[in-house]
Amino acid sequence: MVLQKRLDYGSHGHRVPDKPPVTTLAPVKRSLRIRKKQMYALDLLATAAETLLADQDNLSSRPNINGTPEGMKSVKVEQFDKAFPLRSMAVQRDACKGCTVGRAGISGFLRQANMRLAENSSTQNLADSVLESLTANSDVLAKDSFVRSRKSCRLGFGLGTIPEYGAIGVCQPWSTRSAEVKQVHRARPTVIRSQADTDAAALCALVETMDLDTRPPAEASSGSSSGVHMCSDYGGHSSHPSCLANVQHAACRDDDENSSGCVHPSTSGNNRGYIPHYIGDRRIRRLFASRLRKAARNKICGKMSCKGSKLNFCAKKMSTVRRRVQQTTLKRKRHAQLYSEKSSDEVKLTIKSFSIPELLIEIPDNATVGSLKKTVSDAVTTIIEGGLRVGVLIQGKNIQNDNKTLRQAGICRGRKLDDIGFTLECEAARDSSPGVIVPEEDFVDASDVDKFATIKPEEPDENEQLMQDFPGCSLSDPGSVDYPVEWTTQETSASSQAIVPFADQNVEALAIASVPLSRSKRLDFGQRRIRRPFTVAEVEVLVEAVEHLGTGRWRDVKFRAFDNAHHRTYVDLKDKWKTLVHTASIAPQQRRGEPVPQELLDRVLAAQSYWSQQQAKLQGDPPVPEICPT
DNA sequence: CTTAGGG
DNA sequence: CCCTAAG
Repeated sequence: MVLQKRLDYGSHGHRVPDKPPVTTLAPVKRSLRIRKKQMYALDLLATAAETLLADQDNLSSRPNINGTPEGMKSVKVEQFDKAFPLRSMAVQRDACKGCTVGRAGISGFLRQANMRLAENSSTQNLADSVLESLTANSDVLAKDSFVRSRKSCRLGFGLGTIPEYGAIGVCQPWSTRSAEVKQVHRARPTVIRSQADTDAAALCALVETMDLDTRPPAEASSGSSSGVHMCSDYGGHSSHPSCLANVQHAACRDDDENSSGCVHPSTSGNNRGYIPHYIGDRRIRRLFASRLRKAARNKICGKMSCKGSKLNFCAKKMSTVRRRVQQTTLKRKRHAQLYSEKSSDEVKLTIKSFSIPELLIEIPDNATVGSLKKTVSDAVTTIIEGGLRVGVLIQGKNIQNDNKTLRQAGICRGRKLDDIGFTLECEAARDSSPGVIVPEEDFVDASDVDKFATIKPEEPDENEQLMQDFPGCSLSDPGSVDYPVEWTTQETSASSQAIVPFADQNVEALAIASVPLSRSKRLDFGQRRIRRPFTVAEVEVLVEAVEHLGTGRWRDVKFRAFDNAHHRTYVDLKDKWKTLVHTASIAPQQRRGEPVPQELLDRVLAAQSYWSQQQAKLQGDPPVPEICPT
């Protein structure tokens, strides 16, 4: 069986359709002990999973996965909301917060959870209270999230729920988009039944009301708890091996100064309309995994509210080791820095929610529940195995200097804290977990992200283009070959998600289908692109292009030789040329990376020299002849 | 948006 | 690769 871990992060910003999950949760605590919390979350998750599984046995019917017309989505949603206002809200809220829910089915979980709660008379009251609290806290995000979850959620089949803490759901991969939609909107009734279906491969776990404080989960109150969701998305989105914690902003924290402090406008709980502002205002951060290296780190994203101002915490994968070094725990950082300065104003941060990495599990339908449990357990274990690290992001930049004071870092009372993020990542490398795999398709959805981000998605077919241009060249696409594991960005604002036309989904699907190997992904704020060393073939193509076009026409070079290599920008080409020139100038022993044939380097120097002269000569004569000496 | 350079 | 100043 294969298990995939995914990282999600929640953001208020935009959402990528495919994105997975997240969730949210309850109101928050102001403490910053994330680590512990996370652990709790995991524990809860595990517990919930078990519980769910146990319950699962009772379920037999299979959810209706027949597609529902896309157009119906909105309508259904509305209906759903009306029918189950409270639940809906709760669900939405969750979804928005943590759940980015890609295709995972957070909403499904929530529903499931709700249903279960409802069904269980003994827990009814509790459930109600939980829902109430959720509802009460529901904020602007609710709607958005809902939309998001709907879209992303493939199927959310809850396995069971633990009223007090949350619920864990299993997602069935077999569902189609329409099916997903249907499920999400339809229903409550089918959700639970679907659980029984063993075809599903995805597993989603959601834990709510995770208390961030060190208190045991049990002690957490709905009002002051944060939720953790763990989801596995079968959707084939990129999965993040890491875990992510989403801290929802507090936009809506009750105690959050009545939302006055909220940066984002919030809609009333009754307002089901989508609220674009919310998203727009917020900075979105994404988690992503370093695509290279075993470093599959998990991060957690969350938001915090700070006396009116909110902090957005996001986790993303850091690709560099040095970032990894940042092991400072959130708590530590906060405490140490917060109190180090005597006269400094106190900065209060509230973590609204945490999302646990999404897990994708593929398991044969004839597998036993026990094996499923074990799979889930292994997945969770893998996630927490390596411990957690915390990073601080300000305006998307990772603050590596732990000695900086918060004030120096820009985290102070008067500041707008929206652009401050915290990242939590699991140390455990994804490779460490045997059963975890990342489907290629997972990366395909990057295009989705791009759509929202307005950034062009990277295409996998760059090599093809190169081949066309340079038949003799054989290029390998590092992106598709060298980086088996990539994470798509997640982010997404509820708003963007909500805004996305349904048609887009189809487009996305098509895109994915046509570009199966694509690993494109959108980078999150502050995220560094994955390193994709130029191959010799690419170098050759570059050299040839420069020989013809010169060294000052990178855009042309790009179009000519790397038009389809979307991950190579003209700036990249320029940079590469720069390094090539440098490489050619140094002793072979000093060169690093894949050795470039001396012949090419010679051409580089020749072309560089030639074009330098041309430039000097033709200072004012733009049109450059496409002839180059070699 | 492109270039050009420094980081 | 990133970031930015310039044009």
